[in-house]
Amino acid sequence: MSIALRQHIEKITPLTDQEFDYILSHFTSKKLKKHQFLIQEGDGVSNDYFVVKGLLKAYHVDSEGKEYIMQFAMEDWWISDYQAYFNHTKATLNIDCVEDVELLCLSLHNRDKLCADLHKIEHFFRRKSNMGYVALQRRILAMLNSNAKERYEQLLLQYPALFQRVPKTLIAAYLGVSRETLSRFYS
Amino acid sequence: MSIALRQHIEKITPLTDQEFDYILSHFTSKKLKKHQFLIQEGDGVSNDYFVVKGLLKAYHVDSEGKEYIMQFAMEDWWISDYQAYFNHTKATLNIDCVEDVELLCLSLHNRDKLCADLHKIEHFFRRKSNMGYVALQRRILAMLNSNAKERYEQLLLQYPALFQRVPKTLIAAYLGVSRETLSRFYS
DNA sequence: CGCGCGATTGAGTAATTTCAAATCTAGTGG
DNA sequence: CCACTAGATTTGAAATTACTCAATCGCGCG
Repeated sequence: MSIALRQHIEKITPLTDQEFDYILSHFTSKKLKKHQFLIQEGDGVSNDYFVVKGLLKAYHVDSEGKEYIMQFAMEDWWISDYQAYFNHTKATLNIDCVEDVELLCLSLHNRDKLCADLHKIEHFFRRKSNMGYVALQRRILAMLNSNAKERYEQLLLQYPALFQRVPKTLIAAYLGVSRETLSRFYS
Repeated sequence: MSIALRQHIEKITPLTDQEFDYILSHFTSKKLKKHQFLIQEGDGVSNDYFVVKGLLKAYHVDSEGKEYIMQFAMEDWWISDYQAYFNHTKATLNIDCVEDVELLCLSLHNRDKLCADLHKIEHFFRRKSNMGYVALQRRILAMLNSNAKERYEQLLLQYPALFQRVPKTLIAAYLGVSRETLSRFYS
């Protein structure tokens, strides 16, 4: 199962067997069933999570109980409440499982240790973070200058697999429209 | 002027004089007047820019000529078209000067060289990128679950200085509402 | 078969945009 | 110091868009 992690890292930087073993020793693993929570609002967040298998959503619920989805994560994605994780504060997001999941968990302490010990890994995380930053900028731009229908179509193009795995209600909560409005778009 | 950069980096990691001199030698400097372009859509983007003095905006203009502001940058902020910068593609954003500016410019090549040579600097950029990622997530969440009035008030709280320096039209273009709607909010 | 979840549809309401016009303000030159 | 102008802001009214609430439909699964 951890071969997925190795392949993932090696998309950015090659690793020796020893290096990968050393890296992997800093992770723990975790399995959860559909509908179980990984993180709930108010929790401390000690880990970043690499998704080996399954699908999760990170979301905020407002005072009226409406859900707003910050991110989905499926195989080869990372997910956490990064604000809480990096700043040692309480979670403002909930993360739960849309499907059964298998995760590899990396504590902030182990992440920093790995980065200090292995320049390659600090490089890897820097690049990942840069890529993530660019992706979020694209999402912001889409929210600013495209209406929900166009954003729906962009998302469909970019992550067709997602639409096979999550109900449209969640897509709507990700795009920031009501499910009724979304439903009217593709008719 | 470059003392600003040193102080900026040392918020994350301390530097010796030699280290800082070495770092600084990888930057070039640039001055621009109000209304001048730093980057125009379609340009290649060879640099990331650290703002020593002044204020800029990065924005996209759509087919109808409407502006959507991706980010502002004032003293101690970085600005570029990161998608183009990191991926060696053409700019999709325009960046121009809201005030006269002084910049320190870092090419991707020099950034990578610095990161390879000085673990501290790779650490610095990793941390900066993480912080930037979290900030963008917060902005996305605000766009999803707050209306424009609330976002206006959050922005006012977070960056009061910005409101002294940019017209409300630009604030509106950042928040994603028309200037008329924004105007009606604080009355 | 019937339950439950997700998706759809309709109608009324609320929020925002658009277009147009009026007003305000800071900077410029006389 | 004043008049003028360009840019910025405000206001009004109509049109558009999206939301909410309610009801209905469709389908897979026990």
